Amino acid sequence: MAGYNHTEIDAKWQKNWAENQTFRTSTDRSKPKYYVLDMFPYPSGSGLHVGHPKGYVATDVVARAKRMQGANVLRVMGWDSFGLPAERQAVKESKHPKEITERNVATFKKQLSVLGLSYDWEHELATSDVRYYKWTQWIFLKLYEKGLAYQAEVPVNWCPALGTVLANEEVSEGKYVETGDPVEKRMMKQWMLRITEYAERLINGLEGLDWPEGIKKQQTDWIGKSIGAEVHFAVDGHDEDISVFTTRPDTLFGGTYAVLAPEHPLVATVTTAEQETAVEEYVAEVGRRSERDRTSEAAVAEKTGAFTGAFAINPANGKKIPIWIADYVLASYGTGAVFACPAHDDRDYAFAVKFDLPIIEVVKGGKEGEGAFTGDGEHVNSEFLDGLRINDAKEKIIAFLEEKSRGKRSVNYRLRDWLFSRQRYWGEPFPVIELEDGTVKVLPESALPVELPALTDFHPTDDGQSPLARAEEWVKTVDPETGKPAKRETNTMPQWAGSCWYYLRFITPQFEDGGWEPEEEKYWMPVDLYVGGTEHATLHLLYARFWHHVLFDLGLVSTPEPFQKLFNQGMVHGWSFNVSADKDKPEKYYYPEEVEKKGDRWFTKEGGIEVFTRLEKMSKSRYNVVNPDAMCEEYGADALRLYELFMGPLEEGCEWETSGVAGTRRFLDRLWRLAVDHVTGEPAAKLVDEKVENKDLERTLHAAIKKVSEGVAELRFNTAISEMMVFVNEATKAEKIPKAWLSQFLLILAPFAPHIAEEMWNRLGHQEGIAFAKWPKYEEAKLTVDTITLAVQVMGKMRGTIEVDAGISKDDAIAAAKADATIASLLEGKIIRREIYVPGRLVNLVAN
RNA sequence: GGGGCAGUGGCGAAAUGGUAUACGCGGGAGACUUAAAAUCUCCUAUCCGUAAGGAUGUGCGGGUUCGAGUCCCGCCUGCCCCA
Repeated sequence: MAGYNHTEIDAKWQKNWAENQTFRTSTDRSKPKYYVLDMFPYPSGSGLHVGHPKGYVATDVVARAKRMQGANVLRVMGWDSFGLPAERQAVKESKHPKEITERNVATFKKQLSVLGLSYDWEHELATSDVRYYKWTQWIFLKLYEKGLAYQAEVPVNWCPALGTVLANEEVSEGKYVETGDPVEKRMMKQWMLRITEYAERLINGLEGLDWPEGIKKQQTDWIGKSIGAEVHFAVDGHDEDISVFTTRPDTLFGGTYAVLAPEHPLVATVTTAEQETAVEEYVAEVGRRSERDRTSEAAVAEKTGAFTGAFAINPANGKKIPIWIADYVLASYGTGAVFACPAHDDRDYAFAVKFDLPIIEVVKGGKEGEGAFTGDGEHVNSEFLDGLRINDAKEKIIAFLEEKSRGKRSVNYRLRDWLFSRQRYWGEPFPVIELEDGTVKVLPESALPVELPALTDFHPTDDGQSPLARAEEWVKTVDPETGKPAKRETNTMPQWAGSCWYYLRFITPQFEDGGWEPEEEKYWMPVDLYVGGTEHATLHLLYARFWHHVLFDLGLVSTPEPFQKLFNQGMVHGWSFNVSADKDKPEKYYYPEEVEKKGDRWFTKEGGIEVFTRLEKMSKSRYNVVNPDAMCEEYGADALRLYELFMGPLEEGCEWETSGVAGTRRFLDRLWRLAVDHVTGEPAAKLVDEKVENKDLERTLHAAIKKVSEGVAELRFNTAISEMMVFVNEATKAEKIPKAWLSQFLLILAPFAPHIAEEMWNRLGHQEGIAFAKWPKYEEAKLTVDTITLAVQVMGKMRGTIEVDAGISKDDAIAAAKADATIASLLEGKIIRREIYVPGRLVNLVAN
């Protein structure tokens, strides 16, 4: 037998941990706590691929090491189990989404179980569990009571063919991205959450967090704070004013036209009779395109628009300027209207050129014919602003507008209120009823939970209502406070709702008197380490922070921010094979086993069609998924765990190569043979009880302890693993290995490869398991060497090396370098200008 | 279009401003074996050279420095996120 029997050993220790409840969360409150959390998965139908466990293994290593270092660790896993895919699958299979979800959860759990992750499964939760969503509804009541939840008529993406509303991400070029069915804008009454009220707090709260700077920036940009002014333009011949928001009120004198968003309520009012047809046509055309398309095209495409025939009065100088409508102005940003200063704004400039509108320079510094000048400079053509620079000009014009009551200082955010309802079945029902007189009421806490009714048809209704509208018995209810007849709200909450607070529920998932037990919350929060992908940078992480801030304001949680340290693991890519050479237009995919390599090119085995290989995100549809359970079966959980982290830095994307798992497996086999004779299965002869004099081996042991300890603290695992490999390589070459050294090594290996570590630890005679054994400390003295190799450079060029005593002085080192025959010959006839000695590293002789 | 990250051997990658390529994969040679697998040992950036040795080399072009993969300026390419 060349290696160890992973099938037996993995199963043995997984059973042992389960039976002994090894990873049960401790109730000892005297120890320091450590809450390490994975972004919990949506249990999709396709199961896990090897990309998922990368983050989970990383957190598991941290969790296991922290336990050994004396911390109380909370390590849990659960399911973000409400969501559209399960509902669609349910329709396809004529089953209930609950059944689909349970099946998927079972698959995920089974796949995870073979990895030996040290979760406390007693804390498992699922957002679609009524015991969970009861409290999601309860938080909604809190938000409502605080005035942060309201209903509003808002434009939504309505797809008539599907009879449903779609998310912005699902719409491109006016079509549903999957089927190509047309999508239109429709006004519908929706629940909204006033996240904008927390915009400022969500920016400021980022400051003290140990998060990647890039993510902080993304959130700040997403919130998009801009300081400027609101300016009121009178409309010639009408009573109404047009309010515009601008970040550049200083350029008001350069304003040569005004633009309304096509959806702006004043469009119909101000449009003149002769312009009516053109305006109506344009509005209809814009309605076919999503806002996302509009803004993305705005940067590159030709500007479009229509003249309303009306004129506004520029409050700065009283001049009449034409009012246009154009889709580069969004109804939902600012006031849905702008004044355009083409000389100093790129989009306004492009529009002015297209429609031949005047361009007036008001800030010096630009060059004629070269587009808009957006830099700072002296103001011109601006009456009382002339000579001022941007900031001073802004102050002065705002003071002017405020005095004339034509405007005021204003802060605007790009962030919009959160559209919080979906016309779906498989989500949290709102704890809301509507009385016959139209009064909308939230239910009292005592009426929770509002359970999802049993249903068999999960299609949306033809008139755009949620499938829940079909549950007539359920919809018909009475107001529990007055006994009056009422109807239930039939929309459900979006998938983000459940994931907004699951980290709180994880603390005490069975608690029945609240969402979480307050004392336990105080002990465990905040989350010390949160690991997941960057795709959640703005949505999930912003929504969760918003809820948490609200809960903090209500005194329900003890910390203002939920996630102290955030770490983003990179994505795992796999090689896919497609008949199309164009990566943006994939056609038929083939499984890796269906293709073969001939020379540098790839062909299908059957038919010999040429296919093109490319690295892509792993997904079932690309036929490039590698399953973790298959890897565990063939190579063992420990080899897979090691490879997941050995591939490269955790935060970077990486490519999956199954041969790499074979490599980490070889490493484990080599380690195994240090302790177990691979022929007899008896303890290896080279393993000894007595002390051994082998400074090199001892040094690699301490170097590995150091590197792994640092790696765990900083989530740098790939180099930590290579350092452990160096030790095993060195030990393989040694004649004798003290048991004590191997035991120390097993301690640092245990978080990475817990199964083999437990087994070997046990075989070395340790009675207690390794999971809570004390973490070893490295000794600085053991890291030193007697002789070192110094590099010798002449004029900064490498010219040789010399072996010297580790403690050599500068003078001796330089003398030794000069004494070297090669160096001496190079120095002949030259004058040494400078001598540089970097202790332990090199000597550089500058001579000419 | 904006932002972020990255570009180093055949491949994944490593390098507090100090011997570029640790560790792993792949490849080669040898040992063991009847043989193969497995294992162990050694070699493996490129070019010139029989060799000793030399030259070149971290996407491209400049710069700072005794010394640059690393710092600065200007580009090119790729990936991710946002629009």
